[in-house]
Amino acid sequence: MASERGNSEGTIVTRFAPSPTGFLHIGGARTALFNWLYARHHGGKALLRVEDTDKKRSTQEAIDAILDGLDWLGLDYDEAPTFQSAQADRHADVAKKLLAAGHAYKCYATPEELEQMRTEQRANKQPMRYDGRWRDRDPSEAQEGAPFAVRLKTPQGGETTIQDEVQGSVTVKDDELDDYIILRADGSPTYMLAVVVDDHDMGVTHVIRGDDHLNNAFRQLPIYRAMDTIEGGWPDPVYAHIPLIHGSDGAKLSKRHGALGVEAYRDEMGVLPDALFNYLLRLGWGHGDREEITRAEAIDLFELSGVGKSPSRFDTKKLENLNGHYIREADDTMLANMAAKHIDGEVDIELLTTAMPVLKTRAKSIHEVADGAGFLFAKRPLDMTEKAAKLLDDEGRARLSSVSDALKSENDWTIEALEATTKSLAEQLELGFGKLAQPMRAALTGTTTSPGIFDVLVLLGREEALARLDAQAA
RNA sequence: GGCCCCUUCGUCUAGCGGUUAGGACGCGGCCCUUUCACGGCUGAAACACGGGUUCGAUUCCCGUAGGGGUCACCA
Repeated sequence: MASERGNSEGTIVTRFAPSPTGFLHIGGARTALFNWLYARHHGGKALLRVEDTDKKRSTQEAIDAILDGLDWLGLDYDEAPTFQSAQADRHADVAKKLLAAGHAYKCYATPEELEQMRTEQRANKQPMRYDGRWRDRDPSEAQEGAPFAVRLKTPQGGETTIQDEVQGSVTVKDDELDDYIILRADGSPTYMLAVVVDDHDMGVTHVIRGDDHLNNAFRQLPIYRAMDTIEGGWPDPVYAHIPLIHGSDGAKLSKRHGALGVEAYRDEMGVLPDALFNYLLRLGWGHGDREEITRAEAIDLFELSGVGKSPSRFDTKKLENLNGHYIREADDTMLANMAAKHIDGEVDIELLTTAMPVLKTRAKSIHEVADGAGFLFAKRPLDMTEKAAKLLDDEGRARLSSVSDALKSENDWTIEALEATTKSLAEQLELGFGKLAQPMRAALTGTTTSPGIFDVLVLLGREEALARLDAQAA
């Protein structure tokens, strides 16, 4: 009975299980994404469990940052998050069952003793593993009342093969694994026990996690199998170990190349959640030629078979490109509100929203949107960039006064009318249109790059535009 | 070091015995053009190496090299 995969309803259940020792970094975010997508694709349940067993290293700030990051990315969960620390009694209970059934035993070796064992193994170039010194020893040999840890009696002499959905068939010999601790001397459960018990209790059918856990699968499986023989109903989960993300130099991801919290992408890089979602999706997963993929499409297309086996490198440039794409697609009001936070001084949100269509096509981040909008709210006299100042030499300033004169008699302040007037002026002066446009741009924006010059004129409005022109005209 | 995993353009990837080895980012050129972008066209750029198996290997097998992961009373 015990070995049907899945829970009683046959639904697929995945979980993301971060340990709250820091922010939600990019690797964790992708693991969360894949778990979420798999559940959504199959109409299953996506769960969230906080692995806060290590009280010393877990912080409330980290928990908040992780929850926040997931929410920002748009990953929602079907039940309230659970906390591993709340299940300690249950974990200990399972350890006792294992002990009673002979699948685990008491180990009276002290930490010092074990440290010495490892030192010797290191010296003799032996693999560093618990040597099983209490595996077959009678507990009565221990000192009365001495502290003990509980170790799992792992199988020996054989080998275990898992059919990993990403890694394929992987086999490890039992002898490579030692009898590890499931319950510490203080009675607290270790991670290795807690994950298995929690995954079982939550009905998790698919364990999708970083491949740094691949070896752990072989250590955790014996608990499932032992419990299954004891009480039944503990089928092996399906495993999918996804490759890690590396930095741009191929080394382990560290701060510098991208091991930032997702909130850093949001706040410091001005990245849209849709862009990060799409980028993360394509990092390590592919579906033919597809690059730009919406959330709905992602749910529709996501399969574990599309996950590659090799580690991938984080590429900021590609993220930026994708971000530019999503900025262009984004709602103008939303973008205006986001960009406004990065603009100094008073911001006319309506004007900013109106300007957004011509602003967003030139930006790869929210910060660039804000930078590009700066001229709208700049106060006279405008600061000039070096290049802009160069355009405003005597010749440039003289042309500006011609432009100003011509525009002053223009009553129809629209792109079409302004363009017609300015272009005919250029013809009269026998100048290329650019000879007029660039000094205008400098005078109007203080820079050499901006939206189309007639857009700028209209956005600024007649009064302000003419004032800026005259301020530089000679 | 033991064990496990990985290896197609610089990067992300498609490929699942026979392809001019495709796409995307980035890079170069051209077009569009009032600047910068956007958009369009276009160019350079990859099967780590060595053995097999096969009529035929990027694809299957075995080595080598390189990279990564893991070996706690952390998670």
